[in-house]
Amino acid sequence: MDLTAAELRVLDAVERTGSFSAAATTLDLTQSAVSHSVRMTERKLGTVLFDRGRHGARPTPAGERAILHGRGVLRLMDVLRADTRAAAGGVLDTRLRIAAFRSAAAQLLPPALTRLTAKHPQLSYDVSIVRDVGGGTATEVVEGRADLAIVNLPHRLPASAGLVGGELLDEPYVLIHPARSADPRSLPLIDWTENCSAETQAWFRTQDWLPPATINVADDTVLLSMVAHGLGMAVVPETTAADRAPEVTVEPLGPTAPRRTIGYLTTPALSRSTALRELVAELRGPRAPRAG
Amino acid sequence: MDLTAAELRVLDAVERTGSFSAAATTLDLTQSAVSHSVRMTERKLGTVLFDRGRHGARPTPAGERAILHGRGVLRLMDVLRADTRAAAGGVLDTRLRIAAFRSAAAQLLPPALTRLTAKHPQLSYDVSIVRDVGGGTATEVVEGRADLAIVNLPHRLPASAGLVGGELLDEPYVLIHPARSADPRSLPLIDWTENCSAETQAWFRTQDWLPPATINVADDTVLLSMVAHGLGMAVVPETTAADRAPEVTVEPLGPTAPRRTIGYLTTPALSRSTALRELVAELRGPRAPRAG
DNA sequence: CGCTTCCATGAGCGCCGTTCATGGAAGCGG
DNA sequence: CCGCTTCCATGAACGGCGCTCATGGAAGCG
Repeated sequence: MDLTAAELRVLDAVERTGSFSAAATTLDLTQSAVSHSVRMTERKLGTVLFDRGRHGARPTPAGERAILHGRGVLRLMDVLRADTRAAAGGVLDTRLRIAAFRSAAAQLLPPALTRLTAKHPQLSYDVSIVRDVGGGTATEVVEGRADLAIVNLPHRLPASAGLVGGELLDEPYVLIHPARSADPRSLPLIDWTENCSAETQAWFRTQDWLPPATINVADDTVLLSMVAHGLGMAVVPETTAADRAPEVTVEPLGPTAPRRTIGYLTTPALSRSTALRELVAELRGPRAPRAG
Repeated sequence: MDLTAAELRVLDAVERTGSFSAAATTLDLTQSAVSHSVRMTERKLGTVLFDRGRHGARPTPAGERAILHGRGVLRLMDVLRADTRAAAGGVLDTRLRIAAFRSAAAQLLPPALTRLTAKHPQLSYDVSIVRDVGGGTATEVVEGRADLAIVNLPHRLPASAGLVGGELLDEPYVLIHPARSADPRSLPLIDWTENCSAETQAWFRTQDWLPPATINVADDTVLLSMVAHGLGMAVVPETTAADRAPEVTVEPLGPTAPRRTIGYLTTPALSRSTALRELVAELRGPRAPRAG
């Protein structure tokens, strides 16, 4: 027998919340309905999907497979709905789930989403901020919790993940320092955890320039604020320096400057959906219209 | 509102059969049920999906999108079912739809499917034979009518198709000729339409050997039969020559022989399903265990 | 030993998708 | 022009599925 979309949403919610009752709350259902639903799904599949215990419900290995594929089914059904309506000349209405690291979310997304919303007022968004470490944003896409991941390129993922993507933005790093510093290069370097430290370190080495000391902060706005207060200088991507305070001076690093490239990853199925194509087009935006 | 799996199957059947009534027959439903179902689906999507006319029903552009994505949803739901059961230690039972060109279907599939069936008796197969011209077998996968396509590599497809694949078999061409011919190389060449003629032609040119005349046939078994009857010689892939008649002699072409490579293509979603992985493993089989 | 927080289960009910029966529209052949 | 056939549409009736409500059992916790 077929599983219904409602049943798949129940599986998803139970996994997310960790219990039947909490899932019921988020789905605006009774706990009883969730229990019945899971039980029915298990009967249809002939397999136990959750280990029920005192602390709620944990998916079995079989349950994890079901949840993972179920998210794919749900997403594809929404693509079907949105795409079909768009093909019929209707409005494009769907919810795009974007996983980005903080600086991209702050700098890249707002203008793109503004333009996209102007064009398609019925679009809505879930932007989740993910620390760009480990699998990072891409994991969100692989596990079906997001439709599009903003990543730093080059991105290394096992090929089996089967994601597709492209380039969005390629920009140089610039030097920022307090406005009234006589010799900015003698100031301590403030580094940024999510930065591609490896690249900037390599560049420093080519410059025979070893900064005196290194402060490490976890957030780029905190970093900007520190520079504004005269704590040191920093090497940051151009767009990060764009919305600087007046007390901060930006100095280009010339043609040999290290660069960072931001790209996106998504699943092939989603990459063909109208909404996601439009989103990627806007993300590429007026900045760097590149093929990809 | 959600579309149900039953509704998606109705869309698929209507497109395949070209009429509501015929779809009803293949689905073992009433014509009325099909009419109600399509109407309800259209209401849920807010869009007309089929143009009804005297000659049946043809999908609108919106309908085509819905049908295409619908096939993806249905396939993914079956992957969910089969994969979940397999993860729970149950048997692997699903239907694998394979699109292959004739010679691959005849030579590559039987041993692989034999071994796979021995391992998983509940698996079943739909093998469709597609002329390896134009989009060929890959189109079947792109349009959701097949799960795996057997292709000749290198394969050229628009990247937007978003398929993934790998190599299955790499083999040299060999020369076959009638057993009692004194000078096989003076015989007329019999060529084969689905053969990679370009490659063999190029090879002939490097050999400074221009065969006297060329017969062109559309089927490899007919070709073998012609050689057996003394009509000429041919250059064919090694496996094609494997099940030859006793009147046919095989002569290797040495290390510079032209080669052909057979590969597979599938969608990324399916490539992660247990059943398809097993099938690909068996297709690679004991012949050429390669990474890919 | 209550209290709380989990999940399970049975009864009842409404809606959705089915069949049955019927009707309308549009070629096709005398 | 008129049946005949072959399409799809529609309304009535019904059965099952998935929901809520009410209740019960199990297991930590102070």
